[in-house]
Amino acid sequence: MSEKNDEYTIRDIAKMSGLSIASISRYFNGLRVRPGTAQKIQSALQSIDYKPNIAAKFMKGQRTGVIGLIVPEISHPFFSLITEGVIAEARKNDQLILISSSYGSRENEIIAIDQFSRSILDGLIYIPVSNPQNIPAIENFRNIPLVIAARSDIFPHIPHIYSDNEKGGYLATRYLIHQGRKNIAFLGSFWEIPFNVEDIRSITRTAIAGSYSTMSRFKGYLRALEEEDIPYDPDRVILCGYGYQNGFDAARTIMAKLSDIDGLVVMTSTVANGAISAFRAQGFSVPETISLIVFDDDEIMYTSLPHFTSVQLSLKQMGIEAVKSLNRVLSKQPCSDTIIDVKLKIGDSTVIKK
Amino acid sequence: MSEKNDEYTIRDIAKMSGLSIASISRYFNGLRVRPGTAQKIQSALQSIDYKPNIAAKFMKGQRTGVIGLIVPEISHPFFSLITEGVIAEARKNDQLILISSSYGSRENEIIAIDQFSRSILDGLIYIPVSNPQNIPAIENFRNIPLVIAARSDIFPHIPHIYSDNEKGGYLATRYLIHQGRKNIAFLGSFWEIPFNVEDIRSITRTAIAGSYSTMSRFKGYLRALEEEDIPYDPDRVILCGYGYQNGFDAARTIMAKLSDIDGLVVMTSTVANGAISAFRAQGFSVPETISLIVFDDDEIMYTSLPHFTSVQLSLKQMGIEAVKSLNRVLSKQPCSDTIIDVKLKIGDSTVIKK
DNA sequence: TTGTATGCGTTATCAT
DNA sequence: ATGATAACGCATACAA
Repeated sequence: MSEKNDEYTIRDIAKMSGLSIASISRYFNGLRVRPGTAQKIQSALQSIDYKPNIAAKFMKGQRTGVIGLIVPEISHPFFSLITEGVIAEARKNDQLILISSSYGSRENEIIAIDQFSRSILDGLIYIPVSNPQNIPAIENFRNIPLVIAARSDIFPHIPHIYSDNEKGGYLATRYLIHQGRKNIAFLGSFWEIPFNVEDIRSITRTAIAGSYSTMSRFKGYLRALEEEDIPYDPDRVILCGYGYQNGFDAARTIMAKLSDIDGLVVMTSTVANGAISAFRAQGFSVPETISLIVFDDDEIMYTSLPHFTSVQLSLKQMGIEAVKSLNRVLSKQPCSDTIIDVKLKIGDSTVIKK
Repeated sequence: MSEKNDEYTIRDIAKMSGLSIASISRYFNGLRVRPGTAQKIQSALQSIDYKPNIAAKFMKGQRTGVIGLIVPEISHPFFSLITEGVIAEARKNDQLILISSSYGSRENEIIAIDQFSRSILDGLIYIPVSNPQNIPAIENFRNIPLVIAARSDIFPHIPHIYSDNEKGGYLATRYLIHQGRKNIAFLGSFWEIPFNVEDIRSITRTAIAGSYSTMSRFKGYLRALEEEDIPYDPDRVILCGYGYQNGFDAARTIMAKLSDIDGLVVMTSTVANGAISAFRAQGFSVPETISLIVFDDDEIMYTSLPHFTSVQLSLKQMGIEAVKSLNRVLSKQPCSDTIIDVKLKIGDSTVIKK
């Protein structure tokens, strides 16, 4: 690969088999060759270890089998699970993943896109994290075939792959209500809080609402409340980040304002763990006093309670679907959005209220 | 990139500036050009967005700035944190990461190496996970410049980057002893348990011991016991996997055998969480009855207790050092092993015994 | 069906 | 110091 060149080329095979390089090339590209020719090539192949040179292929405008992936932060389980799916599906198609972390910064995203566009990608899977107005313009992506994962409504005419968050918010809230909970708080998370909010409902009416999973889940929350004739109380909604400490602080904020909370919808386990800590410190028990339900994926190994009651997200599946969509785009097939279904999974963090 | 070709080449720049492609190439490669020539090129560069074609470079045997990374499982925080460091350091040098997950299987590792060797890598960072005898032979890596991360003693004459696990095991155990704990259990973890063990000490004398972090930590555990004149009891050592359930089961096994355990050294938080669950279910409290210390990295967001007392691993730093070592290899500089220091971090899972 | 020849975007070797 | 030109490994239009 670098030191000594022991790589064989089609030229070597041509020599060995007494054929022309064109025939070898055709053979590998699945074009018709005479059976005898194929024989000769195959027997030449036996004695050597031929690997086509991906760079040379690329120079001929061929596909390379390399897919770019831009994630906000690979060390966060949410994104690393998606990545796991991406890598697994890519391998199935003998494709490789070129990865970059953006840390949610537009600047880094543009650097990554730039680095990638100098490279040999067939296409790009992009997970934006920032506030929509900070997302690089579609032009930044030049002509790279593109799909968006984990967000909706980012670019028109580009396939998006995302979870059915509205349904998740609805299922979670309805479940808590059916368990006898009436004062259900909603703890929304943003990677980067994009605006100051008095009443989160005002955001649901804006254009960018669809692109935040928290907002979609909140819509589901509202729908469930309405359906069960429970009045909406803006004080029960807190917005914070995605970390343990965020959950801890948010829970304290809630307790300071309201003492009647008996249910809580949380965006992820990290935040839930923080909230539970704060609740317990104040003598509120989970699940007895406060039933709690999170959005998460069981494949994430790090949970404190053995089993949170949760809206299961199928993150790995999301990665798989992203690759499938991209490959559809690459082969010029029509490709619309893919919505990954969510499932309610009953665990130990909810219990019927006495 | 794929659709329409709006990519500029040095040939375009040559035309625009009235120079030859050779001069443009020289300019970009930092070779001497007349100031006037540089001027012309620079002004031509202003009106267009030139990106060198990485594939063409590769065909001329140049470096591509692409580094391969083989991890066992990207969705495990241990590896995704290392990956984070790798990506961050690579970006600093304008390098890109081609990633593959092996799921700890030798077969997949070989597929990945194979895929990579068809590709345009400058070099490879390899995190093996399996039992040493299942690790692909050094020949499988062909002539790719290589470094090993997160393991030691895998291949001779290849740089390894790993944590000072022996020191970690020593610090952890000594700390527990100084807290007044005398019956300290050691809960060793393997990604894949490689052998049946009666007494783990027999392994410490084998050649492969050094390549397992659990074994190095165990050596540190032994050293601390000896130093403090506490007799070693093989019954206090349990081997298991790296999952929550593993910790849960292991804790039950310990409790069934011994009731006097007052300290526990655990390989990672996941396992610790499982163990704590099991202990609590049986009425043993952590940290009062059993003080517990884990190996982990605080950047891992998912922990149940706010702060485990822990041996801090600096996983991201390990990724950074891996890239640095590889780049040293790439530029033909001598490069030996890098041992990442560990630090004891006092948290809430240990307390002085009354 | 197969072979010959050309070009992809670079770098490197030679002249100039 | 610079320009013309030959590679690098492959796919393909064209000729045979």
